Amino acid sequence: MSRAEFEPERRRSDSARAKGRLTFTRMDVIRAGTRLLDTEGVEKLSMRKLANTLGTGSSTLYWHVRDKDELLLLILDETLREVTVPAAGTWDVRLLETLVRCHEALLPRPALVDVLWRAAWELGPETLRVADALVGLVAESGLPDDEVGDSYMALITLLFGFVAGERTSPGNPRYSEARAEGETAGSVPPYPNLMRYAPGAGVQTMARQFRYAVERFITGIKLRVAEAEHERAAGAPRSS
Amino acid sequence: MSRAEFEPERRRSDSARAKGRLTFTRMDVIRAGTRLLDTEGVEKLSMRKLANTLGTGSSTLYWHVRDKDELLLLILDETLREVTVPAAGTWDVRLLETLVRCHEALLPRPALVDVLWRAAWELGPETLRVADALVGLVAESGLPDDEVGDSYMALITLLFGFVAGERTSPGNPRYSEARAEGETAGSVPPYPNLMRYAPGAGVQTMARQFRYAVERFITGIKLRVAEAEHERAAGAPRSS
DNA sequence: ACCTGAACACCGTTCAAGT
DNA sequence: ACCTGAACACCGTTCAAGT
Repeated sequence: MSRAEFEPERRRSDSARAKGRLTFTRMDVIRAGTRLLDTEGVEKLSMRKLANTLGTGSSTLYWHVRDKDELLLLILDETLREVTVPAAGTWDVRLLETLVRCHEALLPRPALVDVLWRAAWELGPETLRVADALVGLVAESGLPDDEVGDSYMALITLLFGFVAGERTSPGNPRYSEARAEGETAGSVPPYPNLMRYAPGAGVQTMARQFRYAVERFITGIKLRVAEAEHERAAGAPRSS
Repeated sequence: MSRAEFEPERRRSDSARAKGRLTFTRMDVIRAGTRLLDTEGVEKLSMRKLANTLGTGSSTLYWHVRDKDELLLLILDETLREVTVPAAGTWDVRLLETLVRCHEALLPRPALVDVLWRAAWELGPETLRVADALVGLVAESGLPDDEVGDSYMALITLLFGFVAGERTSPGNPRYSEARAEGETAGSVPPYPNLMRYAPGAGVQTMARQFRYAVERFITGIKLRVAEAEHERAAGAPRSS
């Protein structure tokens, strides 16, 4: 995998357009891809169908975009452009708020999570901007330096997971089925805990669950900070 | 999506085998699929290639298995069969240990996470057994009943995420690249926090990061339990 | 510089037909 | 009851050729 190209000006076809030729830009491809991703699902976003909505063959797209992965990465970067990081407030509320904004931005396009996971660190500037801000906010907690990366990883894992899992979560499909099954048949194991603690009557939105998860994790960080401070004061003295 | 069929006896071809015909069982298909998944990657596990290793055409597989999704679900269930839940100890260490065992079991086959996420609650008995145990352990924490499901979701999200992300994590590909980039070019934003808190010199294994994440979350749960108890004692309603 | 058509090498799934 | 071959309806990507 070589690097994706994120500079939008590099590939515009103004020159051709000026000459009167009908053509479209790299941004056109990105935008068309985004729209297709939003209206249909992931599985409907193929290079061929995308080319179709633009009125060309799929081979044309490969002039503007190296491959499908790069296209999705570009869509991801465009998606994260809208995420702003709050400037005021304590680190914990800013961190939570930023993550919630990321969650909101990504939720309509869960397919992007797969790319994100595959992409190691081949990310666009907007993605890196948000990532950098998140790492910074985690660092503000006062966590030992060598734990900042781990906590950041955990938080974005929660973020990605709660985006990717938007279909698994709500109380509808199987929780209730498992309960019914357990009550009726004696041959089937009952799974009492699943039955008992199934999501309550109210509608459980992913947003609520995500917020809850991040809140618990952040209090976990706070406790760890206090712990580490106590350790430093007692055991291994480090001059300040 | 109708239910997957998890009963192994239903589909064995002993009768045919008894008659001297050469044939294979549903379990053969599952095992061959597992082996193919382990030796090659996900992308190499196609129904056609799988059939090939068994010496047939792909259409044969559809007698034993409804579709590829069901096959992967069966492989998942087989994978989780090995996960045992420790019987002794406090809830927190048993919970952590169980999650670590799940992580170890799933790590060689990250592809299964995708199925898990798509499968809502159409899961096999082994998967449900482990899920039920995890929910039970979370409940033992003393968390308010209506928060058990949320905490469980958060924990399995961490589990899934740290399995799925096995490629993204280590310090190799881009962290260091981003640092180099930030140092050289003035035109490129530097991402100072990413550069500063990149995974340290030591090898960061997924296992370590996962353990760290779960530990922080569990202490978050403990703090929430104390909080909720205090609230109840004071007669106050729930906090946000 | 940008677009095109045809081709390559794949997929998952179905289905009539065989034994 | 179990297997087969052929076919359907797709994929992503490449590449020589056009303008």
